[in-house]
Amino acid sequence: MPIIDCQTEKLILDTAMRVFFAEGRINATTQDIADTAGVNRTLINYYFRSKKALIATAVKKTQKEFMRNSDLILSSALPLRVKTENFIDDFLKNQYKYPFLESFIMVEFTNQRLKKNGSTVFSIKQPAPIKKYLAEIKNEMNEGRIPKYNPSHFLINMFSLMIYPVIMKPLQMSVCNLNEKEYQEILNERKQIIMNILFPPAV
Amino acid sequence: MPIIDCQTEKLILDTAMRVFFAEGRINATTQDIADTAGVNRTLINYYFRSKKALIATAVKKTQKEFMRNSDLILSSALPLRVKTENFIDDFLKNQYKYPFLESFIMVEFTNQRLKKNGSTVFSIKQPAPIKKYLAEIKNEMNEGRIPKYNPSHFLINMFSLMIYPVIMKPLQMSVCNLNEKEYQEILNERKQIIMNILFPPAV
DNA sequence: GTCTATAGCGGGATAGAC
DNA sequence: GTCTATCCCGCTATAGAC
Repeated sequence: MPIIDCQTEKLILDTAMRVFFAEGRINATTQDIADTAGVNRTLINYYFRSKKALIATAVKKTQKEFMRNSDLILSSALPLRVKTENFIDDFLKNQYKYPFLESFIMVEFTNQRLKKNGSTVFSIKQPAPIKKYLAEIKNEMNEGRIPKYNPSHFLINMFSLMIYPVIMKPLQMSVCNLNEKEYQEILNERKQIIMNILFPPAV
Repeated sequence: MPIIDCQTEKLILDTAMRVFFAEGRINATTQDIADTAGVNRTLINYYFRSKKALIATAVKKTQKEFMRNSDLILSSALPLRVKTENFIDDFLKNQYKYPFLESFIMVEFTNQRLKKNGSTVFSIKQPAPIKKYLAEIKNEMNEGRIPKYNPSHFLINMFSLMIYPVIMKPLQMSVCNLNEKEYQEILNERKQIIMNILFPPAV
């Protein structure tokens, strides 16, 4: 009995996003999604045609959520340091909501790379705000306010330091011999650590 | 016609390591492994009982290769800075050989986390040399030679900066708008970049 | 729009001949 | 040790009734 029309599609999509990107059930089947959502499995095919299409839609929508604020932040006229701090803040908050998004994309990317029939679900290009941001980094380096090297390293360092500790959480907990609570405290300190690396206080 | 006795087992194992960790075919089937090795698929079951057991063996052997030198380096009496540089050198060299090992372990770890029957293929514990290394980091911080914070951040930063740029290579190439050659040059510069972050020149 | 039933395949594992 | 043949299961997708 469909009380609210067209709501099932949204329910399935939201459930898929939660299962894949929030809970990290990376190999979840369509049956798993359907059960979690409390709907019949065939409805997934009815609304999204195939599992692959569902995943593509879910990734797209989640990335859109991610970029909603970050694009504005990167395009703003704020000084680089403030802009970067805001960006990191926003990114970490999104990542807290979907901790497995990055690793999921990585796996899909790695798999798709090997297929002959290049059904490129992911065609990530350099977003325009990133280009602008890179130019600003270069400028800041030229003015001697941050150490000078290839600006790509700045981006790579930033993403490395934000993403790796989250996607490798179970491993790093073991390596550092920390429990859940202790590691969470570490994660809470990350923003400050990262800022100090990207903008060394002494220079 | 078995010319060399017991060589098939090694061939299968080496092929699995190559396919999984070097080529990154993370979802490769036993048939894929067998075809690549040029042997019959049933031989995998004959020698390794199951696919899962094959993977466990492959991971174990590869990790052992990884740790062969690094344990010696970390346990040595060298000063922290030299020791760290040697460790990074060794780790990056291994990672160049098996670029997908870390992401493979991450995925397996993530999946296994959800199973009820906790057949823990991976039971990574904090190795003794790491414990010693952490103590040395703390000591160096107390002497004011590197910035003072929770020593776990030092480890997390180091591994983040080494591993992320490799496992996320395709994505980062897109984000930074770099081609294969350009990104390779970036990777070659990583050691110096990482050392400057872990041991800031100015402080 | 939602269900049941079923097709179809791809993958892992085993039995048994050689 | 190595092969062929076969079994069985889990998963995706579709046909068709309601």
